[in-house]
Amino acid sequence: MTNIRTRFAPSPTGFMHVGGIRTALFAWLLARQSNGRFVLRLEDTDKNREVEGSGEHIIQCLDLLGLNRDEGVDVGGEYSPYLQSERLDIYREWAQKLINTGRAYADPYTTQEVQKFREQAQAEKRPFLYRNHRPESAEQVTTWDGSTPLRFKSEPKEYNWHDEVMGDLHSGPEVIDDFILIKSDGYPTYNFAHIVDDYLMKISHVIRGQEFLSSMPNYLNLYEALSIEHPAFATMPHIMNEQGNKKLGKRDGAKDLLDYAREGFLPETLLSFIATLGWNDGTEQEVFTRDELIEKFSLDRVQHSGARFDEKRLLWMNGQFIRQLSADDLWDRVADFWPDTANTADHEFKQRVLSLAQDRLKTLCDLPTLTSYFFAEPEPNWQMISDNKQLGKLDHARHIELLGLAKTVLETTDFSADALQESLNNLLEQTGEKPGTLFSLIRFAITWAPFSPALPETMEVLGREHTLQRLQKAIDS
RNA sequence: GGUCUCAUCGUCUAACGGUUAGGACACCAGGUUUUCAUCCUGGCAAUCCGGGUUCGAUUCCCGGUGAGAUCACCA
Repeated sequence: MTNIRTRFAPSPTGFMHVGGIRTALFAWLLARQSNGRFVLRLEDTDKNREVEGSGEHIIQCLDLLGLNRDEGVDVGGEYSPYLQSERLDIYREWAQKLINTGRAYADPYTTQEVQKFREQAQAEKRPFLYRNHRPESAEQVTTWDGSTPLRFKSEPKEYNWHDEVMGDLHSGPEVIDDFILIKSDGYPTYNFAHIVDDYLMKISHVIRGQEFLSSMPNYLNLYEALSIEHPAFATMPHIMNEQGNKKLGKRDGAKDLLDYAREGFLPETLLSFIATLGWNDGTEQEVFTRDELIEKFSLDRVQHSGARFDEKRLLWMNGQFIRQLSADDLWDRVADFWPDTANTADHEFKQRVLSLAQDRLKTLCDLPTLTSYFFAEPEPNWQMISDNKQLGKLDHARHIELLGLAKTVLETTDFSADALQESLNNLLEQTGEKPGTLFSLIRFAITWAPFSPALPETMEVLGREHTLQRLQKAIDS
């Protein structure tokens, strides 16, 4: 296929979550892998639900993942404007075409009257179809003064169509209805505006969520009425909530994508995770870089069924990416995640601490709890030692004795990891204690943390002065 | 209720009629002379049910069941 043009067309009605961004990602991948164009259009036709700042928020989310636009509200382009509220004249013009051909008419009912029809249908357990109440005035070409909604005059029929993800689809005429094209406030509905815009903007592939599947026959009917070709369609399965019983939505714990970044997830993690939620390349590869995704993505390998969002897997994947980072890269990424107590710490010292923490980070947010004792004096807590299985068997006097011996040995040891290891091994023989006992004791005495990196490395980074001070403090306490 | 879509380990998924149904997350056990983590090894665990078609069905067809979506002057 030539001239691939995809678009992401969100409405600025709140924050972005993984469901929305996945649609954007797949559209972007399709454009990038075929040297096509990726367009950002903002569908701000519902002025009641519009949330201030969400347009900027959407752009921030796209930027976070590196989904750059070739055209769109923020970068302009050949088919400007890309903000629907600035295209009202265009929708009017296209609506007039439908009026002229007798395929649109003014809705004479009040909201209350339509609501009554709807309730009646509901009570009879029948689907609501406006066209069952289509007014007589709709039978001829009419005029419309814009004060009432403008409705599409549908011609219900059967449709067979192809979906790039779902395959061949079919529907009967019973779902096609006279939907609203332009609301009484003058703004078009999504159902109308997106069809006009996709056509004018020469969009080749429309990628969207499964919730639009049931509207497809209406759209096909409208394409026919407008005598325009439709683009290729690709329907994405839903992302389900954690319980797996509902489409992921803002009300069911769907999180702002930017929150994941704030919580210390790397953009490349989010990219790989979101892409593999409902897509895989058919091999056993589990983690993908951005370039690999561009190379390998294909719509025909997108899953048909909904997938749950599994945060455990996200954590695992983040760890994978963190461990692959170079020391310098990691250093840049954690800039905002250090504990406050590290503010005044030496640059090189922090780098050494960071290299010890790298294997242990699941998210960047773990940094403070993992490293706090390097930057602030920990308070001795002998409870930790008495609770320890091995150490609890020894009495306090022995604890103090062992720490004293350790301090004596370490005073004459060179503070490199290797030398420290050797001294500690010697101490092991000298005292006759097991490593699990002696090393744990010393580890507690200098970190007072439930876990830490290996003892020699920890002491090396902490340095002679601090290590010995902490041993003395432990003995005195 | 109508319509549409979907259905493999707890979770994400592989297997374009023939495999001991594979991998990953999670979990459990062991190893890397302390802990936590990393890393390595091993273990547990699945084709929704019933019919067909076929020499042979996870795979194709039909019917159930279950789940989701939709039936707005929202997108």
